[in-house]
Amino acid sequence: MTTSFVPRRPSSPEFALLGFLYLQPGHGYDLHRRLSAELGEIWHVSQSQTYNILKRLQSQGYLTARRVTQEKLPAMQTLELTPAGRARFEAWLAAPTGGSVRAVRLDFLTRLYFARRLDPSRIPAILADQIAYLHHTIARLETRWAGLPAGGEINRLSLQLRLRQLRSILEWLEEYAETFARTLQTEDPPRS
Amino acid sequence: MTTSFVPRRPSSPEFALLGFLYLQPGHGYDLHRRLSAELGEIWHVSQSQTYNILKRLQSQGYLTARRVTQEKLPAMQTLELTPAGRARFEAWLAAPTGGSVRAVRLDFLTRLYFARRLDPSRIPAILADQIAYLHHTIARLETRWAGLPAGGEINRLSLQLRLRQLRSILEWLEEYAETFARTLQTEDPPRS
DNA sequence: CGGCTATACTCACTCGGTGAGTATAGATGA
DNA sequence: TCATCTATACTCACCGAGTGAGTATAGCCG
Repeated sequence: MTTSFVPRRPSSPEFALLGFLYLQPGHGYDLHRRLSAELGEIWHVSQSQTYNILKRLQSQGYLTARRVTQEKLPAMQTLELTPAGRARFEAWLAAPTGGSVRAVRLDFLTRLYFARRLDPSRIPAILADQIAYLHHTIARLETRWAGLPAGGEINRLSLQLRLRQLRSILEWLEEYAETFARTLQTEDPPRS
Repeated sequence: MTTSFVPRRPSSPEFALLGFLYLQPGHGYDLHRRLSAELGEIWHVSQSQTYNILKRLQSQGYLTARRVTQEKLPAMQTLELTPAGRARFEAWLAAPTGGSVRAVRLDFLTRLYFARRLDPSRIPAILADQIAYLHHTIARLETRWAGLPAGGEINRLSLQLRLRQLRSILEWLEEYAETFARTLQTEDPPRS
């Protein structure tokens, strides 16, 4: 199960970009295209924002740039992960995602995407981790719910709504894990 | 029903702050306390961020500050809405919130809070608007789902998950609207 | 030959958000 | 009695998120 409850990290498309570079070096324009095509329903990132993130990752030492002049097309910077960058991505892929609705829809699905491409055998563990993490979050919120001061109806409503959303996402995950396990026996990855 | 589908605004605690000032003028420290106590489960805003927002609202002409020196306590800036500020808040309160999960949990609940305090008779209309908006969003996403290119499993999963979340929130809203309507007949606002 | 799209990237800006710092008064407690 | 903790009230410097417009060139299409 490997359920180590790690501190929550901020969710951002930066790991998706690291992941695409992990799969294959490329330049900014290209990465933006890959990100939009493959994970466009998850991350809505503008071109300039992609460049912003890449520049930051570079200044933090996770990737190196090499200027390449082309004959007919504008010059470009091909980007490549440094060892620190590879390590960062691998650590992210191995760690369970946070327990929020947002984290599941964004980070978790992104992890699923890269796990599929890199090492599908890890998927059951990733699913199990995520399910465990969600149970944990739900339990925490239930405790908080019980401790809410009387009055403050809106705070109660908010927590109630969040719990409901989390339970619904948990159901979905459990269904998905089941179909996935079933299709493993019959040899194919699951459909949609 | 008054269903005019207005462009989505960014969701931010700024309207909650405008709202508290609408109810009663106050200074930054006080507003931060009110916000945390009343809507703390919705907006997690640090003290300095509260001041940031207030400063911006001031520079945009939505509120005015007046320095007040106190005998024993530090000087403070009492803040008051300008007519533009009052108008901005009223427009926000009247407009339907966006159709995303996040928008409902944050903006919509905030609107509900202020509607309760200012004019509970508007609540049924607000609920109806929100429900209509959600139906609209769900229909839009279903169309998009149908048009997704083959392959790109993760994009399909993401949309599927989002739809599921929206349907769950819609159910909740409909339940809430119903209990609310029923308790209106028996004279009390609904509980939790 | 005039405009459109694709390639590849830059710049300037606003907004969101944090953490630490400043200054003072009164309460708490060993 | 002296230290330290909590409450009041705010400021500052910084980083990251995100946008919109701009730059420059090549090739295609009618």
